[in-house]
Amino acid sequence: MSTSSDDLRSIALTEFANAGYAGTSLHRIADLAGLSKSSVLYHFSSKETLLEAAVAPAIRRMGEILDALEAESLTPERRRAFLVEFVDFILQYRREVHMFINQGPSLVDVPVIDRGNELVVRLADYFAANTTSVEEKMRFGIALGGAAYMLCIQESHGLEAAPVDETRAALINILTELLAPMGPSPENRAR
Amino acid sequence: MSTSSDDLRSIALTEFANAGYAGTSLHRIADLAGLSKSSVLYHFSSKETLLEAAVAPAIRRMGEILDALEAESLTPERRRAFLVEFVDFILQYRREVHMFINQGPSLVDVPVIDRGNELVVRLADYFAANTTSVEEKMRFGIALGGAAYMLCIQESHGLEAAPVDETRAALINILTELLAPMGPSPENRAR
DNA sequence: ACAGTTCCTGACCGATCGGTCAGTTAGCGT
DNA sequence: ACGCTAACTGACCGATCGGTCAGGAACTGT
Repeated sequence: MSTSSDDLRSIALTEFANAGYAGTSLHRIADLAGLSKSSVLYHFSSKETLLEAAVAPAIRRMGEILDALEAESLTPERRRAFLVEFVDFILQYRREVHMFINQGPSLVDVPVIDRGNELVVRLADYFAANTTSVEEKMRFGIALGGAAYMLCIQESHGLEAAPVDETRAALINILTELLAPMGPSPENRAR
Repeated sequence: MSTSSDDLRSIALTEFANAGYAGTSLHRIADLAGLSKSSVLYHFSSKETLLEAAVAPAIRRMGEILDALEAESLTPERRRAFLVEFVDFILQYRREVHMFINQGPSLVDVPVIDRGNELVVRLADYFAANTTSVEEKMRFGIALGGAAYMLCIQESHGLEAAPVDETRAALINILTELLAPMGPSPENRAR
């Protein structure tokens, strides 16, 4: 089957994440793929379609994770399950997450990006409803945002890449610790 | 004195942070300032000059913070002083930090951005030299990156803005906790 | 050998980009 | 009244952007 489409999707995703959607031309994507700009537009009818194809799988997966989170009550077990799912998610979809962190707000009115932004809002709303103090909300934002940002900058700045297993374990540890005080009982958050 | 230059700097900074440097045209900046594109180029000889003027103060301040950090040994007091300086820095220069997080790697060969990227590397190297395990390094990245990201997304997605004092206090608390295990003694990082 | 489909290409289009330049307006010192 | 300068503008430039279109090469089934 046509492997060109998949190549283009991957190349475009990398470039969109690193140089930005506006900063990446179809010509450049074509060059990196060893094709002409016309060929890119043969596989994807527009630049926006290419963007959509690039991030759609990640958005679908994130929707699943959120559905599972909202389906049950927030028990400690459920919270830990979400945490592991989230860490694996950003590990698997680094580039997509990178794109979203950087350009989600600026790429409004692109349908697939809007769907992704809605997911972010859903996630924020969910934890806003399950947290009380400002510090708790920020704790949550720093954990999730920081974890995602950490992986992005790590390959973006080309820093030393630790083994995936070790990275995964460290992430789960840190996030568990950061979000530990959060829970149904309101008095367990002592300063 | 000419307030137009300052207006343009501020407007450009906001747009660069939100829509990206490549995604912001001089025409749009001019419109937002109520001027013509030619007038923008009268005050700043090029788009790059405008970018430079916009982020220069933040980079200068960050350089000072790093100088102070590297001048002394990393005592607990020094670490806390750095932490407070860092929190105040990202609170004061939100938009610049936002720009850097998102587009620092993609805007290479712009001199002022390169200087900023060097600062990031300096900071990373410094803490890489003062940390041992992978988890410690990640803890550091999540803390600093997450704190910066949190403030960006908060005004970028237009979420509820907590009072500055409360935000500041919460940030300092969380970062202190996250970086607490780090220090000269190697055995204080128990799992 | 023929037609059909897939994949790909160069030439071309209008729009927009950053940037240049000649010229206009307004204020200020003399 | 005069000239000087700072602030600003519209017209224009080459380059590049995303996208269209007619057509060529390669592979298929018949």
